[in-house]
Amino acid sequence: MTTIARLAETAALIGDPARAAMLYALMDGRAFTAGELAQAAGITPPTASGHLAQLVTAGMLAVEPQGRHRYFRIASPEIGGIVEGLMAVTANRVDRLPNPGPRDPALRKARICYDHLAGELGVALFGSLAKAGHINVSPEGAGLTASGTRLLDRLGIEWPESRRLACRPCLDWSERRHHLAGQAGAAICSAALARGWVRRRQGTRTLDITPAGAKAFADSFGVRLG
Amino acid sequence: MTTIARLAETAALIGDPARAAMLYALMDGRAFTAGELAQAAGITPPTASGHLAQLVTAGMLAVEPQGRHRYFRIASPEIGGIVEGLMAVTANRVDRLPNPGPRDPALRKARICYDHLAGELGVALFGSLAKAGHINVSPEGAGLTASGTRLLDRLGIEWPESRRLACRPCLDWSERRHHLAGQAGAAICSAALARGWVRRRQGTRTLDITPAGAKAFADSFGVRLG
DNA sequence: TCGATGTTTCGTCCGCGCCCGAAGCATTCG
DNA sequence: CGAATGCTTCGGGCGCGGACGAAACATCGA
Repeated sequence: MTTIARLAETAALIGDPARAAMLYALMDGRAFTAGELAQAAGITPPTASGHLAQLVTAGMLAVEPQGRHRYFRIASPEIGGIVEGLMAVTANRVDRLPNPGPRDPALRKARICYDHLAGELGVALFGSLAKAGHINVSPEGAGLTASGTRLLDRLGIEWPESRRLACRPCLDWSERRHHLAGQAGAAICSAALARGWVRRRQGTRTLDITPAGAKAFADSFGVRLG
Repeated sequence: MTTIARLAETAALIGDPARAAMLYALMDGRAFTAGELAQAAGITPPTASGHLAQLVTAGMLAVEPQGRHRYFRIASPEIGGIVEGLMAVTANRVDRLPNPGPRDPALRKARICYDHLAGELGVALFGSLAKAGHINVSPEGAGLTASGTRLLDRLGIEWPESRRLACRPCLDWSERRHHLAGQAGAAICSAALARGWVRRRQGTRTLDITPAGAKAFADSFGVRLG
């Protein structure tokens, strides 16, 4: 198969409304059952099953059977990045809406992007870390600097030992600037959730920053949101 | 229109084989006429015309009438990045082919990605510049460091004065690592072409590195290719 | 002004693929 | 073991959209 045909195939896979809805639902990194995804896409289970099989075959989704359920999740951060990138490009089109990205202000403020923080919070966090020299984005996959490692150690935030791609820039859908992805980004995100710095709104990607979280982000990372 | 519908619409636009072929043909940043693109996609001019109209309406292509021809080009580097990213994700799928990306070794070695250098050459260039401290990828759009500016000045390579996004990382399709995009990347690319460091193969994205180019890249940028 | 060339519009056809309902497996629980 | 739940496979219907040819429109050259 030629490169072009494969390119088209991949794009077409995302290009179906039902499949796009499922991918969108999975963009917060959680896993959902086939039935839940069918409901999210507004289609019947048989139809959803077919779509999901296609996405799994293409390597875009990973599946994890659990009892009589099958849990689907986005297969890799790269896939998540592509979907986020497509949304950014889409939002950029000025067909009708004046301002790009999601209209929900809370969603713009803070949300989960696959497995890390996005929105104003994510972008500000990335900026603060870089400005303070805690991360050092080099071409072949960024990494924490020594001071960044110390900072996370001091905060008791741990992440897998693999040095590669500890940080990864990810184009933010609404802000159209980069935010912090990669393993460090995921670690900070899960820590923020575990410690009650942010709270996930029931069944959405939206995050609410708690008062404790605002203080923690300001004190520990120097992040200050309007 | 909902976010999901727009996401699907954008992806579906790339997801048609004929349109994907046209976008692929335009990925080297040059502009082509409607007829040329029709031929590239293997369809008749009327059909191509319809596809091109869709892409222009969606803001993915820009059109420039010139006499009785209409020249089409990719509307923005972001669009090019998405297409390149989709190819990277596509190549990542291990459905049949063992190694990702293009099979043509010359295409892997050096090629044009929208308006900048890609392939082994592009990745190596990015790495050398970063290692030498000539570029400093910070979150909100990378930039040349002072030494990077001096380097380009010394080489007589000029680029538009806009500081923002002078450099931009772009995921390399075949290497799966970043290469140098943005205005500095474009400037270096055009200088490399103008000075005969690389030569474009007739009608393709493939670049051949000339002996003079190999020397120039090694001496000026510290780039050394196997 | 008139033909040649490039592009678009129109009308039509046709096939791919999405969708659903019904039935068939698989798994869990009473 | 049988009933309930979740998912998948199968078969058939249907609509969207891509394909082309013919013709209209635009631009250039003679």
